Amino acid sequence: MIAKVIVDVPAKQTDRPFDYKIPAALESVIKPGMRVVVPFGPRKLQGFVVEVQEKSAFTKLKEIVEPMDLAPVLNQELLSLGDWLTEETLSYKISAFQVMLPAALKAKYEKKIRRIAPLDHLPAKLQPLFQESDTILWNDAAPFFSILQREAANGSIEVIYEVKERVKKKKIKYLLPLLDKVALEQAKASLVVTAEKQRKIIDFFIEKHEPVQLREILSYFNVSTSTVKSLIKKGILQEKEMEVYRDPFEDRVFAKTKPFPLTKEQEKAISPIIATVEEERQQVFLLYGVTGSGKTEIYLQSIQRVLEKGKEAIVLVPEISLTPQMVKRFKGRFGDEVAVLHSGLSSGEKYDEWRRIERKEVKVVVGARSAIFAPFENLGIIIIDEEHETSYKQEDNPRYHARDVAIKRSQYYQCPVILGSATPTLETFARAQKGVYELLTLPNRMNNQSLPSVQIVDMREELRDGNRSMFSRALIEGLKERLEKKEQIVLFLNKRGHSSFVMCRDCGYVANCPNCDISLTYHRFSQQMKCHYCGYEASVPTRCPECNSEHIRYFGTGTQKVEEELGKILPEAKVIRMDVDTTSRKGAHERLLTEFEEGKADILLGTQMIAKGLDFPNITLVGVLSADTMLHLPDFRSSEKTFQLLTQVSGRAGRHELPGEVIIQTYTPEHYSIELAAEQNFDRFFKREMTVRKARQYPPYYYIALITVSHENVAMVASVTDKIAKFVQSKLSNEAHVLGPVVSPISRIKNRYRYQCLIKYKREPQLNNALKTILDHYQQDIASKGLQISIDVNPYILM
DNA sequence: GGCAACAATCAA
DNA sequence: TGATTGTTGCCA
Repeated sequence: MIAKVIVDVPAKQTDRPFDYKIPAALESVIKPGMRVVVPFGPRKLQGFVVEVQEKSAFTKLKEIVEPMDLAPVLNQELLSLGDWLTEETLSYKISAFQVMLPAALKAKYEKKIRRIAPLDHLPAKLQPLFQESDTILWNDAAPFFSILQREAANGSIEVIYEVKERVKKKKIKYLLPLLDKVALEQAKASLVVTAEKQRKIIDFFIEKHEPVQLREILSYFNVSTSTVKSLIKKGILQEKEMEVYRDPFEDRVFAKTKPFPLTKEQEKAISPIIATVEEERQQVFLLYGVTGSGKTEIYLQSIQRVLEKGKEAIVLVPEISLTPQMVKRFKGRFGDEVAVLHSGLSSGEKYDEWRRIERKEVKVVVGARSAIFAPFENLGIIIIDEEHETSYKQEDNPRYHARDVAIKRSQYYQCPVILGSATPTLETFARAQKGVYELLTLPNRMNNQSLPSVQIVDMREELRDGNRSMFSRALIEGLKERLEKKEQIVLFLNKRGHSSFVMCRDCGYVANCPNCDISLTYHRFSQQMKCHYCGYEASVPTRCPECNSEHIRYFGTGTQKVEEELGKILPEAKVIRMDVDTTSRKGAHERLLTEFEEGKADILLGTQMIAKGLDFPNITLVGVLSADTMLHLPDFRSSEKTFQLLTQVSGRAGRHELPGEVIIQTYTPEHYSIELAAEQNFDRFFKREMTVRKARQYPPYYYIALITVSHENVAMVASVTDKIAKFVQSKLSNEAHVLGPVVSPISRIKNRYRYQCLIKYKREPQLNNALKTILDHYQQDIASKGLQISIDVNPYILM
């Protein structure tokens, strides 16, 4: 029997199955979707079996070394989903398979050298290396490369390649009695008088005749391992290892919740969903509802119905809002049937959650983007909350969008997909209007709370009136008022492109990264300047390198700066700051939010991460410090993103009894995305933005694809990109437009120059082929000269 | 991706 | 001449 194997080498030439002979002993074992170890050239690699067949066109086949799994890790559906992903995103098969699995299943490779000849036969230089052991790591011997080469040739050493698993299954030691109760009594009696502790442990096991964790025994009786060891030695107890799942929510109790009665509007929205569940029909729904309109309850009750039918559910939420609050709602309703997958878990924890899914121990998965590949085999519904979130698009290969994968999987399982949002992407809303998706609307907040009142403050006027601080008078007024009333405030700072940088006040010099074309970010904590792209670090200069002035200092309005300013204006206010710096430690995010919820602070100050999911009754004021930082990014979606963000942030205020107020500070108050966000008027924003997109020929009127070329040599990048642009143009119809080549918005990263060209098109069946041809054509230069060509079909970020 | 085989270049 | 550095084709 022959196995067709995709080998773990992400390269054009190896992006096809290789045939291997299945050893007779493994014939009944090897199945499609299994990971195997195969010889490839002189090495051993991990590979995925994609097919098992009788014959091969090849004669000199090598054999599979061993399987890496007891059962396939990819089922038929996921295998073909992998093929589809490969086609859609122009990536390698191996990358597609690996993205569908937890990182823990990716192989680790070790290269070692083993001594064969006696130690004193080896060259003197090598001898000390083998002093300790017969096999050493290749890296430890690398300096002696040529000697090693010679010795390997004459057979006194050999190079061995090992394929290793990345994680170990977690095991816990248990103690259990080996004897029955009567025999235990006898054993106890035969102990020496002084063995008081041992006797107590035996008593315990007479009482409770079952395995107990070793750890618990040790702490409960306050004994050392030697006490236990001696009991084991006497044949009274036995130590056993049992595999356990790492449960990230261990020791946490989730209060059970019951389905809430639905409002009229919710009823109306949920019934078409339930109908498709019942009829087992594929359909995409856009659940368009303002913040606080009760979308989650619709998700929960739809899932309920799916579970009753014995099927499974996937719920995607943006990483950023995968907060304990969100998890609580799902765990509360479905208890142990829920697995949670997010980036805060260790790779071992992720793997364990994945295995609970694979073994059908759970029925619901709540997770970020990659949870869309949860290995369910009887999917009944897929829900994508906050559909417009950019985090659903993976920004490196395979550059997939979770929404597309969801729709693909729903077609296989004939089940509904629900896209939920208060501010859907224009693409999605346009499709809903055309009837491609079914539109479900929740126009009102639950309990008819009114939306918060929004005030736009023109910061130019503040400046004219002599207020040079970053807080407008209206905002300071609002802050003072809430502090007096003991109500809470959320201050939102859009950090993007406006983090602290170091600038000379005399000549305007800005400290830039020497490797990348962006300014360095100032970190007060370490007194260093850092590059966010390549990690370059330098200390802040005391004098300007350009004009030697001493007036060089950090600028911009990072959260730290705002915190300082707040401290000056309102010294009595307690502030919790949430940004990358304060939340990088595990669990910090949750801890800070809990503190705020418990009222330990008056003001929550933060970046993007506080825009979503917060639902605290005491928040009555939300302040946006500068609404327009995002508006001026070189991206056709900047208006849309600004609108979404402002609407989202505003939704944090007044979600309960107390009425909410929002203050938006801006330098461009007349911009429609700010005005309409203040009105919370998505429908008008949609119409307005659609006319812009139509005029400029952008999505949803056109599809786009972005080709980015990078290399250390500018001239090469420019000429390659130019040739590519011309080639693409020649392959497409007149309806398509190729823009560029132009220099990328970030013109250099890690010393590599970047050029791009943007393709706008409506229907181009030949496009994917043309793009593949480009990759084929430059394959040589990509492999040997370090040229990089990245192709993103339907990109989200144009940088 | 990474290896071996081969070619080119360099230090004496 | 051997030893290092660069280039290329291939892996079943």
